[in-house]
Amino acid sequence: MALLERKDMADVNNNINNNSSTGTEVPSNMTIYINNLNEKIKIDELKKALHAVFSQFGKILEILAFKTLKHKGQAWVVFEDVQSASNAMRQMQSFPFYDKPMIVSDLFPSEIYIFQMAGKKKKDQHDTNQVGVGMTPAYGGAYGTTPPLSQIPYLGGVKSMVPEAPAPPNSILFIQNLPNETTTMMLQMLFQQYAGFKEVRMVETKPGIAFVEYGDEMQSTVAMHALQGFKLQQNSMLITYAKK
DNA sequence: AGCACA
Repeated sequence: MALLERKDMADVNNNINNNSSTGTEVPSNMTIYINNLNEKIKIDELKKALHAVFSQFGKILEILAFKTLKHKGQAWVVFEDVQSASNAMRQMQSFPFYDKPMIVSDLFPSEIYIFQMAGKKKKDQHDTNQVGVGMTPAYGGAYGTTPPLSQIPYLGGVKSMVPEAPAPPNSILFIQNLPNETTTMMLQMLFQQYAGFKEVRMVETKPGIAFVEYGDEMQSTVAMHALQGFKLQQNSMLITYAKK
C-alpha cells in the first residue's frame, strides 16, 4: 500500500521529467507550503532560518517568502525531490519556529505553479517568462500515520554519536561546528524547545561556536542529547558542556 | 486570515 503510493509518486516525478522534451530543463520541484510563520521576522532572516531548519531533509532549490499583506507569514520551500518534501512536511509539522508552531502542507496537483528556477530573468518580461514547473503530487493521503511530533527535528541518518563529554556537566552548553551564517535566533529556536532554556550567546569574533544556557545541568543535558548532531546546512552540531 | 515573486 505504502509502497504503491511511493511508486505513484515516482511516476508523477518521471512524467514531469519526461514531459520536458521541450528542450527546457524542467525540474520536478517538490514544494511545501508553510504558514503561521512569525510575521515580525524579516524576510531575509526568515529564509535563512527556514533553510537552516529544512536542509536536513534534502537539497533545497529555492525558498520563497514575501512580505506583501497577502503573503505574510507564509513561505514555500522547494525541494529537489518529493521524498525530501514529504519527510519535511511530516517531521516539521508544528515545529516551534520563532515562538509559533509552523503549519506545513503540501500543494495539490491542481496547483501547478510555474517558476523561474535557474537563471532568473529580469522583470522586463511578464508572467510568461518563467521556466520550470513546480508541483507537488498528491502524496498527502499517503501517510495516514503521521508520527507523533517530537519537537525535535528528525535526525535522519545522523546517528547519535554522542561524544564522550570531556567536560563535567554544566548548565551551559558549548556548541561547535556551526555554519558561519548561524544566527542567535536560529539557535534559540532549536534550543528553546527544551525546558529550562535561558539564552543563547554567540561569539561574534569566533564564528561557528555558541553557548546555550539552561537553568540547571539536568536540563542542559536533555537538550544536549536531543540536539546532538543536529544538522544545520551541511554541518552537524557538536555539543559539549562548557568548561567551568 | 492570508497558497507564488518587495
